[in-house]
Amino acid sequence: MTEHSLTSPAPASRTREQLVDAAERVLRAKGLARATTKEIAREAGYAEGTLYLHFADKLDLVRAVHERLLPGFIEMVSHLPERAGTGTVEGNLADLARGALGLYRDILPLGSSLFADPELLDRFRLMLAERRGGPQRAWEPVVAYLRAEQALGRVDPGADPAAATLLLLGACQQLVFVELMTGSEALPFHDPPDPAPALVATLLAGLAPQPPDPTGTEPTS
Amino acid sequence: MTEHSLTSPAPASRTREQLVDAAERVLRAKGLARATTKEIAREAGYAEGTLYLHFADKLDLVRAVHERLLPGFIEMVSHLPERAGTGTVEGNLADLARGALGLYRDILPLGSSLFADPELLDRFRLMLAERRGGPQRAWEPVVAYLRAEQALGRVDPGADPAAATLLLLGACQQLVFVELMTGSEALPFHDPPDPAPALVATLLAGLAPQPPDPTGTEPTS
Amino acid sequence: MTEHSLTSPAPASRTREQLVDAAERVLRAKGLARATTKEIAREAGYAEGTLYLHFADKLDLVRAVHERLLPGFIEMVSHLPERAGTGTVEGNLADLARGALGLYRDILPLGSSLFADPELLDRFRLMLAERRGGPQRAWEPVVAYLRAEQALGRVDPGADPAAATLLLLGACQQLVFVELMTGSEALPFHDPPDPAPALVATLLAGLAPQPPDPTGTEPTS
Amino acid sequence: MTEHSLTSPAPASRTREQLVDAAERVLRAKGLARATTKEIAREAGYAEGTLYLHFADKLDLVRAVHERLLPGFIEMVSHLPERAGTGTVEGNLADLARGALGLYRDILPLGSSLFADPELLDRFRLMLAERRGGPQRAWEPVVAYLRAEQALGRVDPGADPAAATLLLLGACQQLVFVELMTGSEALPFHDPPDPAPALVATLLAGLAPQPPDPTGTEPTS
DNA sequence: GATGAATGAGACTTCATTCAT
DNA sequence: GATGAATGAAGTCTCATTCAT
Repeated sequence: MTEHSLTSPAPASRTREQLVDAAERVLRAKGLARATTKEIAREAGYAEGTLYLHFADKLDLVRAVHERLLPGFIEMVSHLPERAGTGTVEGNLADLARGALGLYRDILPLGSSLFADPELLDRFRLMLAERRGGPQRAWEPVVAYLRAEQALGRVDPGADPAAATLLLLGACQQLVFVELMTGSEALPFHDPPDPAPALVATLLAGLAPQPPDPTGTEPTS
Repeated sequence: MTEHSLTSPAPASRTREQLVDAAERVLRAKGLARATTKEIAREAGYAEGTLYLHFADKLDLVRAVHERLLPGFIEMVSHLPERAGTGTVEGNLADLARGALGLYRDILPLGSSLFADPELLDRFRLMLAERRGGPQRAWEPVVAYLRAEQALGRVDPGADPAAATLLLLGACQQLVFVELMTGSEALPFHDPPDPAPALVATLLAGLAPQPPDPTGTEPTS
Repeated sequence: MTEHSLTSPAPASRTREQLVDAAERVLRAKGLARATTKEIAREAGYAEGTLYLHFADKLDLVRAVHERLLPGFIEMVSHLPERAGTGTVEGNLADLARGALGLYRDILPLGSSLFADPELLDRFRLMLAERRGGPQRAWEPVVAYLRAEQALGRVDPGADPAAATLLLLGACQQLVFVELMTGSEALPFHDPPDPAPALVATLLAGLAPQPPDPTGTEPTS
Repeated sequence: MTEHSLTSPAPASRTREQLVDAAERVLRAKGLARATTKEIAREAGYAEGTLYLHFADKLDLVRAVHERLLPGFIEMVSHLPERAGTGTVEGNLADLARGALGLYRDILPLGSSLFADPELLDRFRLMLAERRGGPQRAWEPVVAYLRAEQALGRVDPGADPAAATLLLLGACQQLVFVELMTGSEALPFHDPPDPAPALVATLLAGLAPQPPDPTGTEPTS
């Protein structure tokens, strides 16, 4: 008989994967509050009872969906450090920002609904504890990239990489958050539609008034 | 039976307010998924049926809770522009960041659960459309403040106030988001516990390497 | 909101009574294993949900049925002590035996099914603990009756009233138990159909060989 | 697939025996209402499907458990008649009572749960019909023993062996029944803990007042 | 306006049973 | 014979909503 831990990773089976896939589709389409086990099972092409052969309960399946979101996120930023010294800092960070915007658009609706159910959030945290690292893992490659650029002299050695990372990723997340809340209407950055360059430029230049520049070069705004 | 519009503001009555108060408490405590009309009514000290004298349905009551969150948020930043030219820019923005952190900690769990139910999100958007402005309204005073400081020469005139606003508020929101998701363990900025100064300093100074400084003054990191 | 203790007596309402009545009918007809909440509700003429306004869960309703069986049983024997000194001991005990047979036929199928579910049995015991007294309460009036007859000289003063009570009631219960198990076919005492006189006579006379009788009277067999 | 009669004895195989053993253990531990095929199979060390190679359905397996209870019971009393004329009647009957108490404690919880499912009871009766004799078979050796003692003059020739048997075994069954129902607290005969002597003494002496005894010997109470 | 018993659809979950391997 | 994943009917229970008082 298969017993299910509420958090530890069950052995991946074909059926299990299909159920998690189906659950993700239904969660995206209907939201946590309206995703039923019946519909998930139907979407997966299995009987409702089959769900309980692979998951302890509905929340365990939902958690499995959330569990899969993290690696995708971390994956996106994991190759960033290798780009240190290549291209331009501005270009690399803009790519990061564009990637983050895309990922947040994909992930935020699902991730946010964790907060709709404390029990689900608890299980999610339990899983994070076992995995040793949650969403903040995505910061690390960015921080590493900035440190590398600092070593290369392309980023100010006095800058705070962690703060800079949070500023940039946070801006992306908030932009998506507000887009999703409002249905994307009438946001700033809508024209031009790509907010990445402005965010990166501002982050690079800073807000402080520029000292008189003896070389005559102006920072791009 | 009184008919209720699903979005337009019903006349505020004492009972209605008590119900919204109770709903907010229950939503905070149990989450959208586990907040029942029975418990909300009990928390408010009314019978379950009373709820339907004041709201079209449960979602209408939940929406009323969300509706009340916005003004509080906007209120916080609304006095910021008046501070232009007073204190230091760094201090003013740090105050803003601290206020934003506090508000996000308060609001994010509730606000995020909008995404758990598309129908609720739809109604929320409908309400925003009538109110002409959602969460992005909070950006406006910050942008106005930065513009004023630009006029005063305390912020670089080439800076992008909207981008800067998004960077700063976004960083605060993401920090809280991750705090809430992980249960606050092991975040950066935990030491020192106040992330505001580092964020503001980084935003002011920017990441770009400083040009050779003829005056010999160094930017604070 | 009405909360339900699992054992304490809820206030008797009309609906509640009807539900317990219906539950008893269904339990008798279908047995514990096949009595469904749906059928009980239908039998009572209420919706299924109504059941849960009056009982914590299905087992709570079943327990309420069992709870009602006890008083009926005790009631039957409660007037026995008053009969001491009236009629004949033999007649009084035969009446008791006939009553016990009837009651056991009525109660045993329901009472026995307590053993089919340990959780139900636990709750039943909890209820007994609060009521201070279970089935053994039925013995007391019989013991009291026998003591009174001892005082009157119609029962041997050296006899053990508790043992005698258990012998007589036990015989009745076992007879019914076997009747029910076998479907009443081919039991002793089927002819004559009333087992009471033989049981009472045997209990009164005892099995020990009669001592040589100087008076010449023979004990009735 | 092998077809199974619902009642006729299937050929005993090692696996079949293990399954019945496991079923009995689970039935004792969880009760009929909570004994699942999954747990029985696991307890037996077989897969769930195996159960259906040896039994028509779950009830057939349960019936097989009940079927095995009878022989054990009858076995206990079967040697009683041989003891006629040996030891004392009192001692022999006390031994019987003690054995019966033990057996009832063992069997009653399982046997009683027959009443929780009419379908199960029906199949049990069907089986009894084929076996020509159910629980009442246990009476026969006791009756035979008493008849033998009557022939030996150690039991009153006018006594009714069947009634006496029912009185004694019934008392034992009822005592156990109430013990099980109440969880053994506060029964009579708890002190002294062995109820057998009092029951036997009472059964032997009878309740009727003793006639004046010319020999001067008193019956033991 | 307020009540709260009643509703009943529907949610989650269990579990006896089957069948391809 | 044995397996165990899959089934799907059926069960218990919840909860937003109604309505007579």
